[in-house]
Parts: sequence; structure tokens; C-alpha cells
Amino acid sequence: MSAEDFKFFKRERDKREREMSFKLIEPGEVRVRIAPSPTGFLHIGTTRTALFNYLFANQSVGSFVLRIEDTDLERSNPKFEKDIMENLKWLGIEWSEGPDIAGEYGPYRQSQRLDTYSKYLEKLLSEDKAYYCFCSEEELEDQRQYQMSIGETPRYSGKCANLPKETVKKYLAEGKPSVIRFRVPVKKIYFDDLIRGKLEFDTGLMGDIAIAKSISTPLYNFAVVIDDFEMKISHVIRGEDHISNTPKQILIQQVLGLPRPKYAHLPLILGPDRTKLSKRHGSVSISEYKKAGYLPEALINFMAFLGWNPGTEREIYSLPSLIKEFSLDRVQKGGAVFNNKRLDYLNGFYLRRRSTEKLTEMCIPYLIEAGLIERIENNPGNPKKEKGDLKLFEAEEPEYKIIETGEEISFETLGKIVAMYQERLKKLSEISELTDFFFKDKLKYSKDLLRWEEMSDAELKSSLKILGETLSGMKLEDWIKENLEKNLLLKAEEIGDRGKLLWPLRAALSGKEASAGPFEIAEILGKEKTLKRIKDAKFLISNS
RNA sequence: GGCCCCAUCGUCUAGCGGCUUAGGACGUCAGGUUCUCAUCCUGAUGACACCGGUUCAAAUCCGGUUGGGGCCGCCA
Repeated sequence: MSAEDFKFFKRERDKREREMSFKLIEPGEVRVRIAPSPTGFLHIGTTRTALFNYLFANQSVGSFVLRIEDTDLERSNPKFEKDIMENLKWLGIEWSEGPDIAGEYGPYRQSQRLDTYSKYLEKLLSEDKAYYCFCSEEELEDQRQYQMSIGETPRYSGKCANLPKETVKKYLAEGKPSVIRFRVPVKKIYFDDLIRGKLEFDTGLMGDIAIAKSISTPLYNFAVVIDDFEMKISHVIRGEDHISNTPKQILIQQVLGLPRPKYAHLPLILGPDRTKLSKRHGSVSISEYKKAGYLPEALINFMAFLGWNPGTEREIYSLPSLIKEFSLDRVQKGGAVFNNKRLDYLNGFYLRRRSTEKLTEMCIPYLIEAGLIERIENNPGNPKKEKGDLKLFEAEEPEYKIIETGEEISFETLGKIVAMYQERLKKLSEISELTDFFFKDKLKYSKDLLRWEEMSDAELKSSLKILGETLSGMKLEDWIKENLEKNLLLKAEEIGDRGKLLWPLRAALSGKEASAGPFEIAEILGKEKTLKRIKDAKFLISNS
């Protein structure tokens, strides 16, 4: 058996085993959820968790629930909820239930499920499995500090655990600030993590945990348990930062007699310093990446490979192909550093793959934003944009105007400009900086930019002169890049070093050290502007 | 500090006891194409944290050490 055959054989065997274990752990219906709290814009970490949940649900015809965890009224804001939903949709991560898509288990906002929580809370309270605690926050904080200082695990002392009923009643009547604590049974909790295997915890180390601020305001660890049960969640797939919450939640399930979902804790996404990715590392919200001009498919492909890989050498995956290939048992255990360079590479790759037409549509808003062009509104006889045969319409009527010069510019011409830069683009936002010289009247650059290697001023002048003469001799109807190239290359051969003619030309036309080629730029600029820019360059040489 | 988790090139990772001179991708460097940049092509660089054990055989299994991370809220 050759090495290749062997690898193939092994891969097939692994696949079969995976399928078998999948069947073993998946007897029932798969229902997963993503439960963001609307206290910030959609975060990279949340999105990766959403992606993995989405992939897992969709490869087994399961349900994917979007639940909004907005129990913290202070910090929750509907605008964040909107951002979360819009960006998930933009990425193509579609959920099948909640918060506005009806399912059997709604409502899907915790703020709308308060009655449910109080029902369970009352049950716990009446069975003395939970109790009111009247300790002040300062008191608790001091205690924490003290316990840490003597090397103990900070945990609640149990001071209010056995308050007489009358005292509790009295305090409650007085409106004394309180929380509801869960009486934590001291025992060992074991659970099987789908990614990490057996995990073990000693609950004696955690003290009685707060599960609600009041009968109508539940806290995270409690609300999650209730919701996951009520919504019949089969698999809880979430970040590793929740591992230590899991035993708490299991304990509450046990006391309430609720079934336990399967758990899978995903490795964290890390910043360059290998700590949990957060705002201080820079951009962490999807909307920022969207604005910078990253494509959904690039972001998806990139995020999928943060902590997961298919085990083959294929690296390019769309959402549907990820659904096919994804499996939890190929998820990594260690955290993954978010590598911007790789994201840029993938984005460039997907940008090059887009049709020029589509790309142009996507670039135009950035050109407008940069103040380079504007849309001509209400242009009579100019049909509204339709997807499909754009060119037919746009070629006839200019739809845009160059702000600096007031000239009209067609979608088709913009398309040619974009096409020129398609393979140079890493993200859409770069388009304006790359192509601004097309939309300017006068270019600003220093004389030395025109110089190719060690050219003297005299040589430079002579090159510019040849350029001017050759180009002004061309007929307007011949002004296309093929002819420009043919004529200019002829002259360049005469000089010997092509750079002596082509570099000054390109520099004079673009005003940039790096740009697209001179012939294609000249074609777009047109004869008049091209000659004017050569004249400007001559002027710059003479006057310095 | 306590509890828990983790450990292969700079980064993402392949590796499930012999197929391995540890493979791929990004990055970096060099070369080719080229007026420049980019694309594309070729090549190079570069890792099993350490120490013990198990075994005929260990990156792979076990133990320890070290290192890194997460959590320890009336946040989620």
C-alpha cells in the first residue's frame, strides 16, 4: 500500500468512525442555540460560536435558535440586538427560530420570559433550595478581597443561608436590597464535553451562587438553565470561557430535575498577545470588518478555520461546503490567534473571484464616501439599477459625477477602473486611495517620483517630450490601450530601457509610486487628460 | 492566589504508536514574469516546551515539570 493509499484509507476510516460516533451521541432531535446579550455590536467570538452552531444544526436538519439574553436591563440596548441580527444575516448565518421568527418555544427574548423564570424561582424558594440574601455589595467585595489575599477561592460565606423566616419577611417588606441565592450542594460534578472529554469539578469550592436579583430579574446562570430546558436545547456549543459556568448550571438542572444537554466548549479566539480577543486588540465587531470592505465569504471561511479544519489540505470553503464537512470532533482544544494577514489573503482571494460588475457595485459606495464621486439623482431616462444586465443601461447614461471636475462618469468606466485594481485589492475600502487619481484634476507629487532609477533631468525631459509627441500624434479613435501599448513600446525599444519611458509616464499619470499599468490608465483618462498630465510633469521638471 | 483548560514552524493547523528526512496554508525571504505595485509560478526559511516512564518502536500513550490561557460579579 502506498503512502497516498494509506492516508486515503485512514481518512475514510476516520470518517466512518466519526459518522458512527455522531449517531451514537445524536439519538434525538438536534436543537442548538446562540444566546448573545445585546450589550455590544456583534463580536467576532460570538460570530464564530454562531457559525459552529449553525454548521452543526444544519448538517443534521436540526434547529438553530437565536435567543436574546437581555436580562441586564442596564446594559442591553435594542440597537445592539439589531446589529447582531443584521450582521449574522449578512454573513449568511441564518437561524430558524427567534427572536422574531416564530417557533414553538418563544418568546425568545429573556426580557419577555420573566414569568417563566419566576415560576421556577418560586419553586426553589418554597422548597428552600434557594434563599434571599441581604448582604451588601460592599460587604461581599471586602470578603472576596480578603479570601483572595489569604489564598482561598473567593466564595459566598453563607451568612444569610439560614435567616429566620420572619427576618426575611421583615427585610423584604422593608424593601431591603436583596438577591436570591441557590443553595449549592457540595458534591463532585462530572460532565462529558464533546470537545474536551471528561471534566470534573468540586462544587464545594463555589459557594452559594446568586441566581436572581429579584423574583422577576433572573441572572445568567439561572436563566440559561431554564431557557435551554424550555427550548429543548440538545447541545450547548459555546466558548471555553463558559466551562466554569457549566457545573453551576448542571447543579441547578439537577435540583430542578431537568435533563442535561450535551456540552461542547469551543476554544477561544485570541489576540496577538494570546489573551482572549477583546476591544483592546482593535476591531472585534463584524460591522467594522464589513465597513472596511471584507466579504462575508472571506470572513466565514476564515472564522471556520479558527479552531477547526477538515483534515485535508483544502482551505477554501463556502458556507454550504462547510456544512457538509464540519464536525465537532475535529475542533481544536487550544485557543487560536486571530491572524489578520490570513484574513486579508482570503479576502483578496474572494475579491478576485467576484465578477467585475459586482465588485464595481460594491466599490462605488466607498468612492462616494471618500468624496471622489457622487451619484446623479433623477437622471431622466436612466432606469433604476437592476441586477443582471447592468451594463446595457449604464453604458448609455452616465450615472455618476466626478466631484472635483464636475464631469460625468459612467458605471462602465468605473467598472474599468475597478477591474484594473481587482487583483490589487485586499479590502474594498482601499479602492478610493488606490484610484483617487482618476477623479482629480491636478495631481500632487514630487519631481523625484518621475525619475526612473538614475535618470538625469535632461533624460527625463527628453522622455516626456517623446511621450508628448507620440501620444498627441495618435488619433482619438485609436486611443485604446492596445494601440497605446504598441506605439509606446516601439519608442521604448528605441531608448533601450523601457523604464526610462514607461515609469515617467505612469508616474505622471497616476502621481503614485505604485499603480496599474500606464496604458490602461491612459485609456481611461483619455487623450486630453493624458497629455495634460504629461505637460504638468514637464512643468514640474522645468520649474525646480 | 484557588479551580479548570491547553501545549507541533512567527500564525492557523495535518498527525490518533511504525507510512515522517514531521505535511499544507498565511507570513517572511530569494528568484521568474514585469516600468512600479499587485496577481501568477518556482524555491527557501521555519516547529514536536522540558524531564521521566510504557513499548521492539513515541510528536502520538502515561506521570511530572515548565509555560500559556480561562473563570473566580447583584455581567453574560
